[in-house]
Amino acid sequence: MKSPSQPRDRGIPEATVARLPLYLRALHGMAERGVATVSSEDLAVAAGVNSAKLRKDLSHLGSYGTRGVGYDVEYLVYQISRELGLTQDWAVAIVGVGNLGRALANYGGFVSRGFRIAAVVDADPEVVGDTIAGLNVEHIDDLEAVIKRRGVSIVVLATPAAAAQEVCDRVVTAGVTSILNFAPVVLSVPDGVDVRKVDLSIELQILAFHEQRKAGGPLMAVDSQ
Amino acid sequence: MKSPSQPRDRGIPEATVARLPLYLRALHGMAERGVATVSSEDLAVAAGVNSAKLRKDLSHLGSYGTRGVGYDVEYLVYQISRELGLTQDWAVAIVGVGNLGRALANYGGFVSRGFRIAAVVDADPEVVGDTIAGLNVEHIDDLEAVIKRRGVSIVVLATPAAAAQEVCDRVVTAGVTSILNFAPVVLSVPDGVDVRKVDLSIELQILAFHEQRKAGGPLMAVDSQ
DNA sequence: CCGACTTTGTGCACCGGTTCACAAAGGGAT
DNA sequence: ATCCCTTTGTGAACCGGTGCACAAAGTCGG
Repeated sequence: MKSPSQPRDRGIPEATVARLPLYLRALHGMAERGVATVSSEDLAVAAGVNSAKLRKDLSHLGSYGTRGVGYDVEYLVYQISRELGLTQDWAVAIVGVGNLGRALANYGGFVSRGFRIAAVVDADPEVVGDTIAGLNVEHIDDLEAVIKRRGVSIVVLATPAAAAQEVCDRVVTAGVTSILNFAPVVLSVPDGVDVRKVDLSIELQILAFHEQRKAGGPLMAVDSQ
Repeated sequence: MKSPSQPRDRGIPEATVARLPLYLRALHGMAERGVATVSSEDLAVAAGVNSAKLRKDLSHLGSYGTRGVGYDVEYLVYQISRELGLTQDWAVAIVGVGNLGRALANYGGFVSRGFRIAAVVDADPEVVGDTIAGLNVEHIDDLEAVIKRRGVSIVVLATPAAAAQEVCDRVVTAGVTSILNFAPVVLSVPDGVDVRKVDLSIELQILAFHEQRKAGGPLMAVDSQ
């Protein structure tokens, strides 16, 4: 392998960032199966995307491929991991220990690489003190202290909708700038804070829309993964 | 209220469809608070979008606003519901009763409007026969029969990654064309089948990427909801 | 009935992202 | 060393979506 060119473009398109984890997952699978080298075509199929798009995505990280051969799997895993920041350890706090919060805390693949659940917090005195996924459930009153003490930098909101904005405001004030929100509300946050939303109900409604179309007219809307 | 123009454009942009549920949620809140009429500006704020975008979105359903006044809340709720297909009842099956499947089955807001959990299925003899969210857990062997008997048209996959593709193939063969996939795999499906993916691990990785950026350089990536 | 005011609906320019298609680069065989 | 084959990296056209800015349409007070 020759001297790798630096990742030059510091501004990676958002759409590319969203696909890097997909490539990473496919690459991990290949690495485990002992594959040493992969072409953009094969990796694209494994990740469910177009090969030109994959190449353009990877080109944003630098020139890590070899023409006529493809990409070195191990090396690419490392480069993508580094780019995504997975070579460091992220402390995640889950706020809200309902059914969903509990499921998230116990969900293994979630913690897999780079992420560690560092705290679980709830408001209900009934569950505070319980042990979930090996962690003691702490009281919401101590939210700021817990965040500081455990070095939490990413917060997962799994509270009821009514509580989400208030909790959000508090974690932002406590210095958190990355939030994964499962509550069905539009959070308002200051600039510089990233919020990503996962909304089951919205996904279902989008499916229903297309399902209705299929049943109704001869116009067929199609897959989109 | 004057005679409403027909929804003319049968091809609603995907980006618009993805936002309609957001508008609908905001409108429901307003209806409950007794608001009769809302301007595009106010609704846009409530839904967290730009008002011009909101107007353009709504214009795809037809001309339901009144210039100088705004939109009739109740009427708009009805129009959007109808467009999304929420005026009918959708039978949903959840396959996989791990932590996540259980959480989904019990998640109230999920079933709220238009959707009804009609079946819960798993492969583990340990949980088959249990009652979850008032439903008897059925065996995966009976998957096709259950889908047919209960009229299931949307399937939620909450199985381990290794099982997802096989279950997917079976439900597609059984006639299901709308799938919400929580398993961390790229499903391959025939044309005409809609798959939507929810992937916690990917969301976290995207957050980590931006978080790393913030910590690292002076370039700040921002919010995106 | 009129004029001032509000708010919608949309034409248009712009932008990020996708896809095609191909030149450039490298590997391997002879 | 040369030629052929494979595969990358990218220029350029294209496409869907966004946001501005404004004319058209309607309300309401006088």
